[in-house]
Amino acid sequence: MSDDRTRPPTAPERTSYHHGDLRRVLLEVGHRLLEETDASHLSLRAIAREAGVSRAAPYHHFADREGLLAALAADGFRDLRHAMIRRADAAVGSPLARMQAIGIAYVLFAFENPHHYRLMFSGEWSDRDRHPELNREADATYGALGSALGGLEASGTRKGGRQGKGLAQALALGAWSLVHGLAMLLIDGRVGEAEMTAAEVEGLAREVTRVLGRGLAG
Amino acid sequence: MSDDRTRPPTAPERTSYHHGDLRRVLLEVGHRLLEETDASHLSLRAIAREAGVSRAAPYHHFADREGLLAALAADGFRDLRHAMIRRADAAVGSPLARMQAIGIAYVLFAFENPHHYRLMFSGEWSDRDRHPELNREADATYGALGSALGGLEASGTRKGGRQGKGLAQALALGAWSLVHGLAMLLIDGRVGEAEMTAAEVEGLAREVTRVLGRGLAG
DNA sequence: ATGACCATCTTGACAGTGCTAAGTTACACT
DNA sequence: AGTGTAACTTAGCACTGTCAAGATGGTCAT
Repeated sequence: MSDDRTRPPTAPERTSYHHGDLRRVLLEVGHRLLEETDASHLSLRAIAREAGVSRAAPYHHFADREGLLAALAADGFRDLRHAMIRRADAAVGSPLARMQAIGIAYVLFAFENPHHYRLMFSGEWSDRDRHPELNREADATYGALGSALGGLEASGTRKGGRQGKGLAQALALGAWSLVHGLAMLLIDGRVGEAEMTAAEVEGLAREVTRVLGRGLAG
Repeated sequence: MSDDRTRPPTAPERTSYHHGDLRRVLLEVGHRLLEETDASHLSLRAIAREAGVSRAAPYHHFADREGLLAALAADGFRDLRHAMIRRADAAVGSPLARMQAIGIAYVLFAFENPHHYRLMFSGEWSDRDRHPELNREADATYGALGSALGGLEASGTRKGGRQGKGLAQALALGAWSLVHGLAMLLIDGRVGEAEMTAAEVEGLAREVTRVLGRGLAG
């Protein structure tokens, strides 16, 4: 089949020549396809097909394939940040509990959106400066993670916290590395049983972040 | 240029019809190309071209493109394991220092072979059972990491280590997650300055793993 | 030594991909 | 009403992974 315009049953009939909202639809389709396959198998043509437009249409909204992937990744960072904030606000108790809640949200997000998460951290952008929105969203998300730990540091949770800024930075970086690494290992299937429930993942994340809590509070 | 057989200057002249050692050469070429580009831009045809054989030749040694990538990843796990063991054996002092040395080797390997490292953890294998060698090498590498921490646990380093097996597992997983996450963030450029030397990376890894040491020894 | 076998390598071909060039449509503004 | 332009279209190029079918030449039984 060499005709790209064979409309799949999922694509709605289009009434006008101009689509009107194609950019958003392309991202939605991409997001949906990422639930089933990984980013490397995500083709512009398949997305266009699914959206019911021609194969060249996406180029009027994204510079190239990488541009669309970067936009998807940026959306992912936004969603991740919101999930983190939501869980952090719901957490009661010490700043450390809040920090742990953020870590759990992080790991859960990766568990529930593995392909999307991997795309966000694929790091395979030809040039970072080409995707300012992605950088903005990523930085904002890291900022949320960091400021949570900063608050932890500012509070009196750490005993004898007079080691200076270097250690504080190392702790923040360690915390981030921990949850990121756990998330990666988890979605690679290197950890836990083959089929895990979200509750099991949450328990695992809780256990592992407790180790970090020992390091911080010790 | 639609001719796949245009031999690049790097490919040696072949005297006999049969290559004799093509599988190894294909892997070497793949390894070399991975130093410059990421795995998503690694094509079977380019590798074949570089090796001086036709485009279909690789299919006599690998089931498909994924098979070759899996073999490259397996080699990577072997190299990583050896690097870990080398540094661990060179480390003197407490088991904790040995553990830290392994973590540093892990991070340094990722820093020096970012594309290869990402391929190893890309997790984008259509079916895990299709690549038994990759699984073997990966498991052996994780085993080396885990047993190092196991030795740490067995020694008297931890004070009051009577919390049971669950905690020990959480600690091992935490240690692994920490170095893996740090490695990933590092090669994504999310950490440190744009251009870092190996010595700077080693210092960073040393600092961050010290946080873990606190958690373990605390 | 001869012949058969077969792993290895070859060319040819097909469908899929990203992307560009050059047309077409229709909205929006003067 | 007329014109400009953003959003869409088809046509086509170079590249990719993969298979089928033929060419080669080493190996091993006779």
